[in-house]
Amino acid sequence: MKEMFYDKTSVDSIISHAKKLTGKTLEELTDLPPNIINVNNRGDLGTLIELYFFKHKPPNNHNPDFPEAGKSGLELKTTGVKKVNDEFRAKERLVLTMIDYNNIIKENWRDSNLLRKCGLMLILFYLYSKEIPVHQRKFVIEPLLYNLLETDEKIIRKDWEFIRNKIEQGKAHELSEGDTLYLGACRKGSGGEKEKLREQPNSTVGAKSRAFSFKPEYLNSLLSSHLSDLEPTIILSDDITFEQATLNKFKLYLGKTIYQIGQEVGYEKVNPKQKSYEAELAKRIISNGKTKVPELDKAGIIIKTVRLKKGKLRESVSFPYFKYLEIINEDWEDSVFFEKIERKFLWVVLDTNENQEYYLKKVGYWNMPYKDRVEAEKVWMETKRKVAIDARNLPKESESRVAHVRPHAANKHDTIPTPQGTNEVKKCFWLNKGYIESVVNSL
DNA sequence: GCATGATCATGC
DNA sequence: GCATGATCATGC
Repeated sequence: MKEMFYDKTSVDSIISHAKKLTGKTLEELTDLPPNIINVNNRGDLGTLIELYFFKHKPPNNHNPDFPEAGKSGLELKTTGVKKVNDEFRAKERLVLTMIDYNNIIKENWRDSNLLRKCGLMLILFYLYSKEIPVHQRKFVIEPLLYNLLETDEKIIRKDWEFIRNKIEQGKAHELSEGDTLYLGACRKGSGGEKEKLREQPNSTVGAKSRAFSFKPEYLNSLLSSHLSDLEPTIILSDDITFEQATLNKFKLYLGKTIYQIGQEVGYEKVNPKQKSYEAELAKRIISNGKTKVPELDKAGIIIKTVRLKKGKLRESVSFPYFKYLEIINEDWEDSVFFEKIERKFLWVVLDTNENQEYYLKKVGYWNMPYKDRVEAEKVWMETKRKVAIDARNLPKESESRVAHVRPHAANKHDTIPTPQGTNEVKKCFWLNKGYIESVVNSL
């Protein structure tokens, strides 16, 4: 096993040690005793992580797991996530610490047991699967450092006070998760008829044991903001540009057929009629299997996939439909089409091989030269002029080198109103296939 | 063969 | 529920 050192008194050191887990399993990183490996699904993964990965025995009291870390200690939490519609979601609530009915009524928020133990937490996320033994479950997300006083304290404090006050009123047995927003008082204990009820203050009624927890929805919101902040899909360094970094993502797939790529990124075409399949593939290539590319979104880059056949572009390139009633009052520079063609494009070019299968031929960045934007402006101006007179008759592909207007709707019944008082099928601006063909061929 | 009109599944 | 990213289907 690799030697791994970290400093139990340093939060940073514990975090960087924890990061070594990302993308790995406990089994890959440690030598586990045979009795653990042999017994499937036994043991709490959090405990195993502390014992065998951190080589640390947490104190058995109300202190955080690492009491000496930083100013007030660090609590380590290990929790499961699952993948739903391509997104990571919490498998269940995150249990924080047991509620001591007799003690909590003596506490204030600031000196509470909850804040002392869980004020600073490092949360580790593994991909849950019932079939996979705990030591073989992969930590799929970077650890999340959570500071309770800096994150949603107001709401959590209110939740805590509500629970505390209910207990003080002798209603511990009436606690319910629905009482509160983020912090819940969840059931924790053996359950069933044999469960020994706990004493509670100011009442003779026994109460089931409960723990503070983060509700699953709250955990999900933490998870998604953590992922959008912290998971760059495009890694930049000093000697590589943004453009190169994205193009490098495609390098692995150049020359491969759509079918092969689909298998490799885990997104296969089920329905042959799906028209956006290659576009979805491109997003997954660039984002390592996800569907969003925040870096491209932030930069306003438009990805377009196009198919060639014998060097010819198969289709023109569409944009969102415009509204007849709006375009007549717009200026060119405020229009959606202007805003789109000013952007940087990432062209993903497919061509057919000898078996007539599409394969990834090349990828390249481009933005529209000024003179072509002037030409697009002419088409737009002409469209605006014609919509006001007769919205049925708009600039055709044969009328401009660069762009034209054509339907972009679900079907011919998918219409919107025109200035003439009629309804016309939705249309959009298209970049001519002949024009884009020359663009793509010059990449 | 190409321009034009029509349409489709998918993801948010 | 509908916009989106596209391709399909025709008719000249």
